[in-house]
Amino acid sequence: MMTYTITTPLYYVNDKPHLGSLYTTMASDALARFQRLEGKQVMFVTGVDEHGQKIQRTAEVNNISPQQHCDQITRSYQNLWSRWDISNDRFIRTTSDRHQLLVEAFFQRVETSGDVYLGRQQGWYCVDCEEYKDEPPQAQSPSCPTHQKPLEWRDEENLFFRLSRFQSQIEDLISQPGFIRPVSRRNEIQNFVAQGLRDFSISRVDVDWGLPVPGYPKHTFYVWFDALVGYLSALLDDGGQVRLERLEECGWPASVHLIGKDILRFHAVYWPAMLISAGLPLPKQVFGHGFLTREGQKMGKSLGNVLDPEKLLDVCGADAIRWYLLRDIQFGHDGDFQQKRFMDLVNNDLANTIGNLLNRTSTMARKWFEGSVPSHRNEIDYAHPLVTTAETTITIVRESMPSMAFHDAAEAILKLAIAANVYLNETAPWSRMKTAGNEAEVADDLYSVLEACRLVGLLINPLVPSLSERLLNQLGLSIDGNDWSNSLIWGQLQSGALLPPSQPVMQRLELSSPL
RNA sequence: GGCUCGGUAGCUCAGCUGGUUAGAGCGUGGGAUUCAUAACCCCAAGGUCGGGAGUUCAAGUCUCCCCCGAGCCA
Repeated sequence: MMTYTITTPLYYVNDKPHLGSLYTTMASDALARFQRLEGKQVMFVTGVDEHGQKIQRTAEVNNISPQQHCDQITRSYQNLWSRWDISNDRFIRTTSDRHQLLVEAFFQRVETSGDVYLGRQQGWYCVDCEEYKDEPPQAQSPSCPTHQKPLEWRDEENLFFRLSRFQSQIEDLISQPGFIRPVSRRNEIQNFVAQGLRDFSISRVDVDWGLPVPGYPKHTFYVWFDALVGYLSALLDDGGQVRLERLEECGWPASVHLIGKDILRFHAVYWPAMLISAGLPLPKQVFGHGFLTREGQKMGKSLGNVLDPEKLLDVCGADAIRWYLLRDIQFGHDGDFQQKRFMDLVNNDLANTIGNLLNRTSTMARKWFEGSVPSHRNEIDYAHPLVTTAETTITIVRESMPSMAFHDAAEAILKLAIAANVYLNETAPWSRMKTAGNEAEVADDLYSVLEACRLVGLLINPLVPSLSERLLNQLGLSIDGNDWSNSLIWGQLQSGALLPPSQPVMQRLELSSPL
């Protein structure tokens, strides 16, 4: 079976994780979880990029060694992902020995292909971007437009990668409709490529904190060269030999590189060219999602308005945050975190619409049907409003999730829950139970609603796994990762099965102060 | 400066190739109900679709100009 490989960026360990990394990672996690349920053999890769001058300098400032610095930050990433219950299969560190071996092997291939040459580069350099800027040499103390920090004049010998040689191949690649997503971002990249690809440097001189380039004393690899190859190292990180030849049996090429829009160029242009040069297959897709702002403002240390993933988890819980970010923001677009709306949506959707639906139904079933799932007609009524709604919901979810339209999936699920609430209000079991003789019909109705709840619990699993579990537990069930398709068929809920005492599966959020 | 994408109800957005009274969710106001997490359900108000000109029997939907915002240009 073809492996479905999904990667997050290897996060740069300059500082502890922020909301942006969490956003990418949780979206990847949702996708990975969905694909696993669909029976795919998933390889979900994340990790950290631990090289570069910026790290070196940060460590110096903190009076520790770069390695100590990396260890610390990396640990905070690992802890965070584990606390958020991220289901990654791999976690790669670019300081690992195996990674170094692979980078060397990769470089050798590229060199053998004739795509590496020694050149001289001079210009204004931004250490934070790890990039030369186009400022004219005579510029007076220029600063980086994105980092607002002074640029440094560099004049050094670098190794160059012959990117220019791949002009037409890259053009062909990015003109493929599915390669860069969302499509709106494809234009930007096409635009960029159309201006003509220039060779770019892949080594630095006198940067100690980096991987040495074999055969070129004093040269270390450029962070991006190193970090991108990390995706490959991660796949080979199975205890087997570190050989490029093994890649295809280990899950390469990636089905999707899920990244933030800022690093699209590296993934959609540089990386494929490097891969072609090394004789390796290309990733199927690069998805650049948008950025998050907070109450309309950019988040940043200087503004003091960053949302801390740790705090979000402690105060709100993973389900609330995941739901809000995945359901309210079109994945691919920029999004704005608004606390009021966050609370409104979590309370409305999760606590009121979904949670309360299960709660009220379960309570009625327990009260009137010996604490268990009521019995139902044997034959399924395919015209039943909940059956038809469930069917379209399942279809939409299964179409939306693989293309990362999380908001569409979430909305569809919500509609099913709303339909079930409407159904309850229309059939009003509570009033019909007041007269004798209606038990069978009421049983049937409650069964349908409980069944809808079961499907909601299943479908919502990749988005909010923990809530999903609580929903299903409340029905006396749990998720069966191996039987997803079958379990989505209407009518699997067993009549007569005991229902646990009902308790709210989702607490309402009552935030009195800003997060 | 060049290119791209947006500007639609208080907020976030949907409106495919132009065609009946411009939609959804949230928020707000009202009603109904009691099974339920003061939850659920129903109803309502609210928009000269950024501005102007043009094409057309007909434009949020096409063309041109302008204003505002965002992004890309190693």
